[in-house]
Amino acid sequence: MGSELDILREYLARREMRYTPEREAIVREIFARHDHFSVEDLYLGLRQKKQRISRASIYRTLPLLISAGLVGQVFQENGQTLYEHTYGHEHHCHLRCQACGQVVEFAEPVLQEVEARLAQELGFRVEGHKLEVNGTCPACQSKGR
Amino acid sequence: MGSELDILREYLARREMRYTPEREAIVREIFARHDHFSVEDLYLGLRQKKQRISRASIYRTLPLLISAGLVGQVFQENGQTLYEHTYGHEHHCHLRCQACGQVVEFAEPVLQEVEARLAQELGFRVEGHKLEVNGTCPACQSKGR
DNA sequence: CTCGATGCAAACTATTTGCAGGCAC
DNA sequence: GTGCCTGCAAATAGTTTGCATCGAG
Repeated sequence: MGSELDILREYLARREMRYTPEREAIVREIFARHDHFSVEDLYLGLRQKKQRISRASIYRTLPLLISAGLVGQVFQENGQTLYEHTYGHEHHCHLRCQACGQVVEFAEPVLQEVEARLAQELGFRVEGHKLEVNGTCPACQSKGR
Repeated sequence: MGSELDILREYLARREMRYTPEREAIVREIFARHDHFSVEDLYLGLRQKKQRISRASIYRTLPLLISAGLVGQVFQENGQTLYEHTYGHEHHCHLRCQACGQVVEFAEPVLQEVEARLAQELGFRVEGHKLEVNGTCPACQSKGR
């Protein structure tokens, strides 16, 4: 426990940036969640815990966390960007029901090979991938959509 | 040639919607392009051809074209949503250079199998997928990024 | 003729940014 | 003490929407 804070600390130190209570609280909040979250979700979650952190700080902090490898951008939903914590989790892809919005995560090891092939054939240094599959879940199918 | 217009016509007819010059011009413009485009790109492209079509109409038309299977949403770039025409092209995935923004398209047949597996194992009806691979292209690697 | 579609401009909303004060180091 | 960080509020910018008018069917 707490290793995400260690990573944050190290990441900031390496760039001579400051380890502030706000940045720590944001990371704590993110890793206390187990869902896909928006900036607003974080803001309200922190607020409930009596942590008054401005949206601006959240917006300014997220890119740092992404570049530190703690957080990933998942997709857009209703005009909002959704994120997830990636540290400490195996990489996974998303299967989404277009009708009800439900998201199922699944592993897809084959994509490692795809990455390797692209790297070799095109000379790219590949940093990662994002696979999103869209469809209709069983429940929504029977409801007829 | 013109089959995208046929599809548009049929799609609109089936829903008792109108086949307007604006909708036709938008589809023509989209299929005259061979890149990823934003709403602004379309707007300016049409304007250059002396077609004064409002942004609002473009925003209102794109969802129709997506649901008609003519157009797909690719990804976000600088806060803008980018689209591509999908009709008449084999499905492909995108490999993107994070440094220069260049996008390389590639086919990935393995994903058909992934879709099939998900459909079988989870009972979803799968409609499609979007794979985006991120990395650094050879040129940007040598420039050191 | 009728109602859906368009253009315009105003409204919305997520995100970014300038600035004055605060605090990590 | 210095300069990065924060909160606030204002600015941005993409997208949506209300409404009067237009025109496809």
